[in-house]
Amino acid sequence: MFGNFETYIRDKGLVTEEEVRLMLGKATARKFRRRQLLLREGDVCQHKIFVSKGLLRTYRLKEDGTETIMRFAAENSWIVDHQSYHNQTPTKYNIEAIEDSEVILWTRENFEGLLLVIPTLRDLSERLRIDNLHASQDRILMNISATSEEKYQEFVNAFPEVFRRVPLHMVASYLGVSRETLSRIRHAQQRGQ
Amino acid sequence: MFGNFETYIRDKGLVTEEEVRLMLGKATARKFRRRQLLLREGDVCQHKIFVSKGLLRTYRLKEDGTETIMRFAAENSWIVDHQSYHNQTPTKYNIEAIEDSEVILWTRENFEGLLLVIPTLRDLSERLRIDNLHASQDRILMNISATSEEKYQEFVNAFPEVFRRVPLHMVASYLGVSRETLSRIRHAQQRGQ
DNA sequence: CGATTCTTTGAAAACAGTCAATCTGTGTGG
DNA sequence: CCACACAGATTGACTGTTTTCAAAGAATCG
Repeated sequence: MFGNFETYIRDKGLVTEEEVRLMLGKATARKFRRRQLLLREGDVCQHKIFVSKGLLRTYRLKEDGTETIMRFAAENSWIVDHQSYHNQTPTKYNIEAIEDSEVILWTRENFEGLLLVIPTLRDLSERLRIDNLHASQDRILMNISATSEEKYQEFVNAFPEVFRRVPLHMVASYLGVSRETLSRIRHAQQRGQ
Repeated sequence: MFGNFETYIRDKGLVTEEEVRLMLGKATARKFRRRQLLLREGDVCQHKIFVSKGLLRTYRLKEDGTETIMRFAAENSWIVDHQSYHNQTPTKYNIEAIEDSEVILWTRENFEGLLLVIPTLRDLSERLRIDNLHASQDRILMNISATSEEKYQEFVNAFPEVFRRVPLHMVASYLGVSRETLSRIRHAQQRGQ
């Protein structure tokens, strides 16, 4: 269960074996089935989550019942509602397994503790946050300045792997376009236009 | 020139007087006139900028000559192209003064140096980045799930001050809507609909 | 296999963008 | 003080894109 995470952390962070053991000592491994929720709207996000296998999504349910997908997270990535996690406020999102998945989680106290004793983990966290910020900026730019075709193409290029594994209507929801429109766009693209 | 910054940093960071002096020792104050550029597309973002007076914007010029505004920054906020600043790569944005403005800037080396010797400054930076990330997430959610009316209303509520000081067509550009459409939306709103 | 989920298609309606013209307010120079 | 230029905002007519609704077809899961 912890194997993927060990590979990941040895690769990304310059952590010692001792530090890896420390991290694993505070970690919990869990499995989730397709459709199962890891976080439910209204709850407080209590854990930092590492996806070691499978695919998750963060989405928001609007009043009218439609879903808006904020994020996909495949293996070797982290997923957390930063807003709820940092401020310990109720989340407005749901986190759900798209595929049967395996994750490793740390409670906030445990993770904060680790950050204090493992400086390179703090550095890694900071780096991830910066990457996340950059990606968010790019996504905003895309959202406000690109056509639907461009958004679609950009998504396929940026996340080919996720694209393969996710139903088209979820891509539509992530891009902020109706599923019918995305279906038509894809149709047009296929016949080279 | 440094007065606003001193008030700001005493308020936000738990820094000592000695540390404030340290920061100011590495800082440069500059004035910019309306329309003047602080950063030009293709340059590398060399400075961390604090706005002590006035109003700036970060925007991108598309191939077809139209502008897309990524961000406004009024007094007591920071502005920097994170992507260019962190990776020292050419920026795709321009930063321009919307009003005559006064800023304080630090070169990257100087600022990084300060982060190392003033732990609370590092904490503040981290906090600002987190806030920025939260705001970006909210903006993405807005972009992909709200109607144009809602986006407009949300902007007015979130940034009433900036809204007052900025021409409407810039708000349109920030929201990703044509200026004509925004003009019509505003018209409809005024007569309570 | 049957049920569910996902995708596609068509037609109509709502929405947003473009283009061109006009209107408004501000500031400058004569 | 006036005329003019300029930036910004608005409006109308038109075009193009996207959504919505409804239905049907394809794929997948248990």
